Amino acid sequence: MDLTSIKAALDNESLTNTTVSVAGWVRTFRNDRFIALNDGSTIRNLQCVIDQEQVDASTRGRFTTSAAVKCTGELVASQGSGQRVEMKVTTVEVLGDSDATTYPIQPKKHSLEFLRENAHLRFRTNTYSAVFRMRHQVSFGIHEYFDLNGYNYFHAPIITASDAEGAGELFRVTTLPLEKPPRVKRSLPINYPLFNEILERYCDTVIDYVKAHETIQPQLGKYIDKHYGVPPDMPQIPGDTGLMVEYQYRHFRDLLSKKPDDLEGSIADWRIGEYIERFTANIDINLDEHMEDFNEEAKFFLSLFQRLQQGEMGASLRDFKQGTDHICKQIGYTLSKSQGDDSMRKHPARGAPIYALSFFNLFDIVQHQVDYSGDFFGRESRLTVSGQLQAELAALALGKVYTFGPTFRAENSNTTRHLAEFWMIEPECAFMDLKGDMDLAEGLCKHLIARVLKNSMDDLQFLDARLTEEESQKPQVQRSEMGLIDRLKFVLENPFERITYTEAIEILLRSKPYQKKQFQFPVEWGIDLQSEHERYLVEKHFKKPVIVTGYPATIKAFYMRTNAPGDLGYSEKGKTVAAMDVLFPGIGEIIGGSQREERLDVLEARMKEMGLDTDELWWYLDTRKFGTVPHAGFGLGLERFVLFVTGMSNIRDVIPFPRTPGSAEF
RNA sequence: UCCCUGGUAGCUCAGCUGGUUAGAGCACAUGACUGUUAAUCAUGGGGUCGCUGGUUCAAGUCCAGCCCGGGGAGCCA
Repeated sequence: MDLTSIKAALDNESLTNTTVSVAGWVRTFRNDRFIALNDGSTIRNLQCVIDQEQVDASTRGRFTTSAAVKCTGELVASQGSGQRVEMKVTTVEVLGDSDATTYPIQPKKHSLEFLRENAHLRFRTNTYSAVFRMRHQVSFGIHEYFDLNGYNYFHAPIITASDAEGAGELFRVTTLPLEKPPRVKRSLPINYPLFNEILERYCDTVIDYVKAHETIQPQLGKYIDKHYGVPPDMPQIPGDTGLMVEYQYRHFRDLLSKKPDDLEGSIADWRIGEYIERFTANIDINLDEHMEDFNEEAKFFLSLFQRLQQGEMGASLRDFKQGTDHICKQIGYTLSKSQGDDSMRKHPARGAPIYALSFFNLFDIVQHQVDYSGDFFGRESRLTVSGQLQAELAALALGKVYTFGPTFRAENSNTTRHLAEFWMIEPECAFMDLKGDMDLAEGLCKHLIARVLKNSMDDLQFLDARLTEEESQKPQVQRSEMGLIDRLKFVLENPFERITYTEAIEILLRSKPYQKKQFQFPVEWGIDLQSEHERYLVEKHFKKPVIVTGYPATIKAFYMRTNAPGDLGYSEKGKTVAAMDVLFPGIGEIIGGSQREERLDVLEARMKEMGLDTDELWWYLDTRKFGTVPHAGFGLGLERFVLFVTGMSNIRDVIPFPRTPGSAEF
């Protein structure tokens, strides 16, 4: 088919008064005469005018929304006012029908939520076609920028075996059978006294918990089968640990066979839990009376899990560490919520039995450790969360490299700016310090903005209008002062604000919301900046992108360079590292980077301090042994940047098929 | 994972403190129309009120659990 794109048909004046063919999808068919045709080459439609005498009624009836149509005819100056040229159609052919009664996208405004559920068809809407054309412009612009600056495109592996990168939860990659994975044979070094302590103190409580639960929750049986039921092929575990699993299992089984009448009395031993409120209706229990008891128990368990985290367990398993870490967070959260803090609703306290169950769960992880030696790679492997460490290796030879590829995080995060699968750009440059890193980051952002302003003006104008309309629905206070295009121009033309973490804290301490106690989280040197703090700095105080450097070492990753007096971001208030975060209005952290620690002794000391295994990253440390040099880099989330340039607000709307917890349709 | 909020026609939403046959706009179907711009006008069809259980003479409406969506928080890019 010799086709002309609609973009060319509309823009290329030399085509006017010539005969061409176009093909696309019908947007609307008006007055039995006008087809608004779109082929995706531009957001604008070509108006194709049908001569009713030449096209019979049955064919005209097939020009339904989203039908694929090919039109041939002369491009002529339009009689109507909405467009410069239109096509006087001589022949028209329906390439693919679209049944209007079942086609979900209607010629009207749809909610983004609805279109997200129809992600396979949403590209046919103005908004999404504009977004994805711009996504292309941004992607291509990234390669363009780095190429112009002498960077080599570097492909970091997607499958990694290293588990010390420290950036979030990872997806496993395995060919082992999930139903029955091989288990490690040798028994692990386990701190039995600690287990016994818990067993003696809490097993009865757990059992009571299960009993009481059973009376009101018939599904509990299923739950126990799923989480605590011992599979028939359970290996024999030697010694007292085997007995313990057996003991736990039998008790749960016993309880399930008992009738509710037998449970009388045990309920009196109950501690406060999230289910207690349900019981207060039937049984005379006052929540407040037990709050003190509960807090004591939660504190006990917190200390217990903290001990386990510090290795008293004797086992150094990643899953185990994550498990205890998670529970520590939960208990800490519950404690802080249940005590004071009037601004928040009281969190329904979880009872100690819940934590005891959690403990048993952790125990289960240790007992059933999987043997990965027979797995595909002969070791535990996962999907990458960052190509940075590998990029560093390349940068320390090629000088300048950047990665641009998919990244995976198994975090259960459900927000408008997180995805489980996203695209990240990670440049890494030898002989570059933090200042150079900031210049590179700012230069990249500006290059990309300049590019979309140059190449995507049609789409930007549409998205600008869309955003303005959306904003007009919001209350006045929440509206942004600038339209999309103005905002992009503003960011392009003004330097980013550069401040240190210490300065940021000082600004926050002097700020109105802090003094009026409007911040939910405390502000003091050493804390991590919360969303509300970042938003204040970017959206209220500076009103432009801000780069914050020199964060406290305690809240940043091991590979970041420790600051000494005289370094940018050094503070007398505590140890800081050469980190930098670029914060954008409406999005928050769009770039996170740092100058890397190039001094072997400092790096090793810091890894040990953070409990990381230096043996596992031997290859990384080797670069510090052989010709180490200062270097720096950062990570840019592609989707977050696309969010910014398109003015969209949910990250799920700027990636074709979003992968998020509980959702991988299409 | 936590907090808040929602789930009623294909879509967007109304349905007050439980009470007759559950509504509107758009979409869709049929008809009209030689210039429309999300065309317009007339007529018509369309609903297990997210699921399960409970309270009640009576549940879209009240209660509990579960599922799904949206916003915010944490984790981060």
